[in-house]
Amino acid sequence: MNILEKITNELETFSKSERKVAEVILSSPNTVIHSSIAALAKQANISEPTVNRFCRRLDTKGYPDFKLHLAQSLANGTPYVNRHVDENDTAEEYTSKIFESTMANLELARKSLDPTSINRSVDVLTQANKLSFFGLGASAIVARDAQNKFFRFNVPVICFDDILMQRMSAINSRQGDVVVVISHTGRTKSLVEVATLAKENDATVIGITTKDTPLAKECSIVLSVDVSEDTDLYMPMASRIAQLALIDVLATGFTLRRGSKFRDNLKKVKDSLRSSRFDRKD
Amino acid sequence: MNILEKITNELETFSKSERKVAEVILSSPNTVIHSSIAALAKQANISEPTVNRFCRRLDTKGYPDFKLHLAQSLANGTPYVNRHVDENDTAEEYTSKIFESTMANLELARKSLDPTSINRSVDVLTQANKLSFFGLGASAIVARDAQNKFFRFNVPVICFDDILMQRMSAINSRQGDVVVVISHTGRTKSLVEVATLAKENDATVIGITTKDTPLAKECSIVLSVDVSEDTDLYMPMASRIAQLALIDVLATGFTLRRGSKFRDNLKKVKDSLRSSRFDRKD
DNA sequence: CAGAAAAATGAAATTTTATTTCATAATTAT
DNA sequence: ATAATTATGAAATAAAATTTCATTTTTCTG
Repeated sequence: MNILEKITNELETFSKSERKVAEVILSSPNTVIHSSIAALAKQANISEPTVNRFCRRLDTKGYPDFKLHLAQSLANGTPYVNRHVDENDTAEEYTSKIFESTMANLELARKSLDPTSINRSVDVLTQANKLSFFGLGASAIVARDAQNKFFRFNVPVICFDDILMQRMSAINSRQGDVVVVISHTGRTKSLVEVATLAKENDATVIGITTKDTPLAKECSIVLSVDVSEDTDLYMPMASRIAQLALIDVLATGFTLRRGSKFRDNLKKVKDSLRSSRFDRKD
Repeated sequence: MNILEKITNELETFSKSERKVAEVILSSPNTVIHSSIAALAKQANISEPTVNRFCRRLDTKGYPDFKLHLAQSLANGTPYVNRHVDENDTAEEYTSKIFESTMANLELARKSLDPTSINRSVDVLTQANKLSFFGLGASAIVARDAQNKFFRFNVPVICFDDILMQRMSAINSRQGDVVVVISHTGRTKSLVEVATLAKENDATVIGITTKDTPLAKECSIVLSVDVSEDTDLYMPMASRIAQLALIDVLATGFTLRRGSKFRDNLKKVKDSLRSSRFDRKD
């Protein structure tokens, strides 16, 4: 864990002198990494051994080791943390914040994914007779993106963002078909019903959703993507991006499973677009 | 600059003994940051002063300072690097690689974005009479996502992924309208034409594309998103995710510009979905 | 609220670590 | 081949960090 956050968190548990050190460190960490223990002690008006004890309390080997941790926190501490956009942020500030929280959430999502489930999903997808991707709202976009990827594999792919079409399609599914249902909340009634219908008709249902939700319960395989959605703006942001990254993972797994000959085919699909584009000069 | 890269770059200019140190450091930097100068000297089979001179050669104050730099390089250097998927990767490996390159590319994209252009785009978007988002293929998904976000702002938003509809819509545009054209390559003929048509009809054209492309030349404002797309799989991956993050940035800029009262309205839009969902138990 | 027990703190001593000095070895240029 | 230059390491010195231990402060108990 980031040592600066750790200091902040444990501030309450420190003794009076330790708190003095903590305050000096928090107020100008960049100075501290270039100070000796003597300089820091003087700055905080306490003795050198106190600084040393402070370092050990934070589970470091001593002062030099502490400085190392601090240096690392400063190097990547600020980025990739969920920072909230503020009313008075400049364009540069909110741009950075949004990109950084997106990255932080991708990191979170990656950690929450279970490789076994991914592997099983890829198994199932490669052997499917027909693939269907269903989502609504922001997840409809993810479903479309999945269609855009998987149709290149020369497999029948269906994608609907209309609940009636989804239902009819689910009812028409059969053994060997795979239905991927995408919903961040996992609570959208009509999508949960679609999952149930598909399952009742013997399709394999993969859910891209949060674990322990009504939707998750209806799925054969759950790919749970945890993100801490910033609800300040009441719009899905991180969740759909993490879902898209997961689609990339599934598509990649698919191509790897199919082997190298198969990949030549993908190149053909891409090359087919060439005439629709302006040439590059370089 | 990252000190590990610096060592690699200057490897040629080092003396025989210095190179020995460099090799030890490069082969296991994580061990080095926890070693004393004596331990490192022994490991490299050279003397302590040589290590010290090596450190100073790299513009650090001495060995401890060098370790600090090294620690910082390790903190933000290794992760989020574009690593390529390998034929024999396990599910866990390719999942990590894809998430990490996505993150690395978001970082790249963030750096390439120009805050001034973002600011101007937000200006233009908040003052628009009508917004249109056009894209094809993977970018069509980004356009749809933008529609999904901006329609919540109670502004007329159009989105087409049909080239004829796009053309007709562009021809019908007028001063005060904003047309956002999305294309990673910036070379898709029909989209460049749409941009030209919109411009000829006095709409403000914002291009989400790569700089110095035919599309970029037709735009009033260019939001250039640089990513190093992994072409191994012949599918758009990082580019569309970076574009989506940019849509988030624009939408956020929009809400910030409109002020806090406006945000209550967004909450209402979100709340309107409540009845379509299963309740949470917690 | 006294006074004992526990915890926190710092002065000084010690140890560890890093740096400088300087003599010697290796390399390069002439 | 040999002088000049550069690189290197042993030993000495300096700096920094840690330990020890006595003293102070705080907290608990009757």
